[in-house]
Amino acid sequence: MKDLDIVEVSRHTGVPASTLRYYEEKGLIASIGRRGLKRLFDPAVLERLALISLGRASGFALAEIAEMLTPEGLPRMDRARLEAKAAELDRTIPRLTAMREGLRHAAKCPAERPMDCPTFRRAVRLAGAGRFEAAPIAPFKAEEVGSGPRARH
Amino acid sequence: MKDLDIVEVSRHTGVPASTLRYYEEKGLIASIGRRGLKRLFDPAVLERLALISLGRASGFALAEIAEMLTPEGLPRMDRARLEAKAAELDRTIPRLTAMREGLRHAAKCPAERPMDCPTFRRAVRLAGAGRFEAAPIAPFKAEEVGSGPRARH
DNA sequence: CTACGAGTTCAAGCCGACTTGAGGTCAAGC
DNA sequence: GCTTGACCTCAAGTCGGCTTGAACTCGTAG
Repeated sequence: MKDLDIVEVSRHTGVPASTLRYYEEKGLIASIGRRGLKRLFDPAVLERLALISLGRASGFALAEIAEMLTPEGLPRMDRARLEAKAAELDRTIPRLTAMREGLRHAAKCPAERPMDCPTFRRAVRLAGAGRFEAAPIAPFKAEEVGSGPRARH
Repeated sequence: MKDLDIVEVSRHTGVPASTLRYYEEKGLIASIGRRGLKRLFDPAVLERLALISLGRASGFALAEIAEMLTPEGLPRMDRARLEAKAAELDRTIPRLTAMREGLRHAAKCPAERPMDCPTFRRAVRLAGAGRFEAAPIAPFKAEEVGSGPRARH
């Protein structure tokens, strides 16, 4: 396939040209030359942008994505780091799922206050947000989880 | 249970006091009085913060969360709006799942370039990232309360 | 009764992820 | 060969989500 100029990339991907420039500046993508002033991109940039989009949609920061992407493909990170990212998603996905169920349920639940509804409570608990419940028995404190409450600096 | 002052709420939830004040200012939570200068909160605020945390972790903006939360519970939004949110998550969850699988696979895949690997390509395709039609959602990393270091600037 | 320290207010700052605006430049069409 | 218009650069602006700093105010310990 022929090289694409920035406008074509933008059209194919829906990513605004300004964003493409920004991404280039940040090192997430690279143009392969110019035609006049216009940047030219290798068609592979489309795949790369797909990856970036996927990463963004998954809640990763651009800087993190940049770290994961080598110039030519994906994994620059070591096994442990990739696994850590996956584990992060392991925690996030059930939350999202619970949130979705909670929302869906809330749309039809007769209970005045959702927190009075067992189904809803279950969803919240599932989400791991139950950490905050006015727990009769103090299970664990925030500082015991991970590396503690927000690092104040 | 006794009312909690801001420090206690912060300790129980891991949410910094500054954030609690900010949330109050934004109308996401409400203090129920003062003891001297100190805000006092009804213990129910813990549940509310759990909900907020859940929402944030699910990629909702504070303003959206504020719209969903009535002073005393959850659903102020109409059915359609709640359903729309749920549908949004329907689209997001498979992406996250694919991302997770992609990451996990990338950690062990022998292929030089992940894009040469059918498993990986499948994950990306599953994520729907091949098509950009919609702007990426998931604005934020949504590091939730208590579950880790809060990468500070 | 005074001092202290923890919590308060308000304004300003900061980061991430972009977008916008002013002014420059190039290749293409007339 | 000059105009035009699309793209360029660079700086600044925007928005969400907080954090930080300075100056202030209480309740409590001594």
